[in-house]
Amino acid sequence: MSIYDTLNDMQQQAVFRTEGPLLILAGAGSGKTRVLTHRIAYLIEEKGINPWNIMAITFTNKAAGEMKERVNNIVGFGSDQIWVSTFHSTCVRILRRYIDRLGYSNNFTIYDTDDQKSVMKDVCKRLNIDTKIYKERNILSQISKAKDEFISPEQFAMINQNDFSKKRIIEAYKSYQEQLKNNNALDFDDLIVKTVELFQNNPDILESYQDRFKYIMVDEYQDTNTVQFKFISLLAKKHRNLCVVGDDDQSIYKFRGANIKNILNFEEVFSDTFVIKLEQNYRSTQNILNAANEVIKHNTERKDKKLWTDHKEGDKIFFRYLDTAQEEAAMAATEIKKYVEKEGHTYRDCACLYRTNAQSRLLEEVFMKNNIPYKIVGGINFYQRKEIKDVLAYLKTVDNGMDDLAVKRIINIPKRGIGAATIDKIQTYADYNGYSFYDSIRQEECLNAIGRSESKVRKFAGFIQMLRTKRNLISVSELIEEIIEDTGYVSELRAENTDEAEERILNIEELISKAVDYQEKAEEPTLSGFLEEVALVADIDSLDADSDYVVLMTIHSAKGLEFPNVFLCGMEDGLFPSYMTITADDPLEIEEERRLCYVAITRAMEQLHISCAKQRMIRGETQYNKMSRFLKEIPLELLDTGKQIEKMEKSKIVKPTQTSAAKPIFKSKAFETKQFKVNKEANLEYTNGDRVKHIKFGEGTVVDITEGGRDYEVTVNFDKAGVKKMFASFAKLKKV
DNA sequence: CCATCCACGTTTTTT
DNA sequence: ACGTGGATGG
Repeated sequence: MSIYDTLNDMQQQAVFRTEGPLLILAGAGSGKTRVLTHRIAYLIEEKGINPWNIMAITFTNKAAGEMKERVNNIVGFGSDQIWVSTFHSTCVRILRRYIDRLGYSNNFTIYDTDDQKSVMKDVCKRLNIDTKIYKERNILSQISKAKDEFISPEQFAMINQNDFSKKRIIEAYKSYQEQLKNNNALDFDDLIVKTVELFQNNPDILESYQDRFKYIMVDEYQDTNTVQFKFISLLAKKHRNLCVVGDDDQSIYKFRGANIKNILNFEEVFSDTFVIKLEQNYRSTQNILNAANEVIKHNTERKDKKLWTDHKEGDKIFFRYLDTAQEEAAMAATEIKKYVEKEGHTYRDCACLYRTNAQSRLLEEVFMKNNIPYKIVGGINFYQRKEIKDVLAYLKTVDNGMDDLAVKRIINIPKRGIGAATIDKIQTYADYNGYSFYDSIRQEECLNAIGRSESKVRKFAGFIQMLRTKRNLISVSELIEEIIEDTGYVSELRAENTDEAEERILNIEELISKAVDYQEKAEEPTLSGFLEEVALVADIDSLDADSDYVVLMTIHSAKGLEFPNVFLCGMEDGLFPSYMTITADDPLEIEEERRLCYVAITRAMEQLHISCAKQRMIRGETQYNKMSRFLKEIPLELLDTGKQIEKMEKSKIVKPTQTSAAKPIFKSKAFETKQFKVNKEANLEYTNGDRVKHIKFGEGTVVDITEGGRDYEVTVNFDKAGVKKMFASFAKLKKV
């Protein structure tokens, strides 16, 4: 009896066929992750392949982490030698080593969407592009599309030379790339594009990686775009042991350039491809699977396959059509409470899925009122929050003086009296002399031209230089401490004395913990390393399985996950499928939405709740929507529509009123489980004289506790760090 | 140089 | 409904 005996025939075939190109069409819940992990184990243990020679690409860092862990559990040793990560992380790793061959410096920064927008804004200003006609977002999305297809600015210009409407876009693309290069920065798309360029221009580097990665596996293959495909085909070209796993029915990232043709045409590119279909579903009940099959059946563009299961029929799909979105949210809360309290399940068994991030608001509100622990994934990413970006901009400035964007962001934060006029002067000097922004303010010539704020700029430059001299002597977390202390960033927030400011302080504390965490985990912690890790995390990566909360997220975020009990909310025409796709000329857009619906349904293992509302506020406007056309594709006999029974139950659930729903409660924070948020702890577990432990400062003795407003202020004399004053609610002190 | 106010558009999804 | 960005006045 070997570990492979637990796999079905098809799965075994997929595991044992290690040589040559292999396309695994794996339906939802057909155990593809299991196949991949076992395949890696098989390569190592049975075929004697060196773990060093294996690469696996996943869609999220979380998936990568899980795969590593699972492989680690079946393989005795060496699993840390395997490269398991996302396309983006993989490429960063390669570029950190070799990007100097493309004329960038190896400590390049990675720009997120906001950064891209700032650069584009600047580009438009320089080129006199009227952003009323050409929106930054729009230009960027055209550029991104080009990059997804591996089209350089030059090629883009050539292709569109006769298209007058593209003239400005062509200029913008060119200038945007130049700007990024000047800043020694890459955007998300560049990470892949530049790696492919690197391979194409440097056969020696390509060959060294080809020889290293003799076995390559790609998960969620249906969501790869053209450059990504180019990247893996280059890598796999020599040894041709490329295994891709995907499901055309779950392709939901076309808007991001994912090329469904990659899956439909894989066999053409790799002519001797062996195809395996995994059609047995191990996840869902018969009813849920039937519903999913019925819905997806309506798509025309798909490879034929039929998912089946030997699971029992299971409960019918719970369906309710509520009057208002508030009632819908309350219904979900009621059902979740019942499920957990009466039926003995846990909160983490439940997930609420929706089409748009905005829908999380109502759910959040009801859950908060009813003390249901929950966690919102997505929306505003932790690393996109203002205070976090500010601190990171400091770190980036210290790390890479060429990142003009970062420098400009923080040169006047907190207020130093360096305004737009001064910044313009410096920028002019920088442009004229070909210096970076930061280098300019270190030039006497430039400083002398500034005028009134000269001394302030000098002081700022001095401050950064001081941090630079320290960067190799102290850890990242200490560096952050230093920055927020010297700039007075946190004390300024504290002085504001508002809930929001307190929240921001908490976020900064959180960032410090992440830095500490990074220092402990990384083999060789560096500032660049930390910034990189931070740039590539998705919200979903922070989900942890140990805590007990309901997860709220978009269907997109839910890809690859499964839950015993799924609540699919807002199934209304105009919302899901979205208004955009209903009115689009291209009928294939509806098909993508339908695939999304298919993904949503197939996340459910045991129970599926679907709901919609007649009335809903969208963008401050009350809308009246019909029930989703996708719902009508589910046969009625699979549904439990409740009829009148439900009305008899007097619900004890507090639901938000129309007015309270309009009021924002808290800014949504992706990283916290709100139910347990305590502003002021009734009883601290320590008192004067007690020994306590702090995450960063280590152990110390409590010297003083004073009651201050919403919180206790605790003074601790730390053995190593000295005396510190801090608020009890976020100091996370533990009595020892 | 900075704070405040108003107008606008934004939202479909994200590494 | 919300945040952003531009204009205005101190």
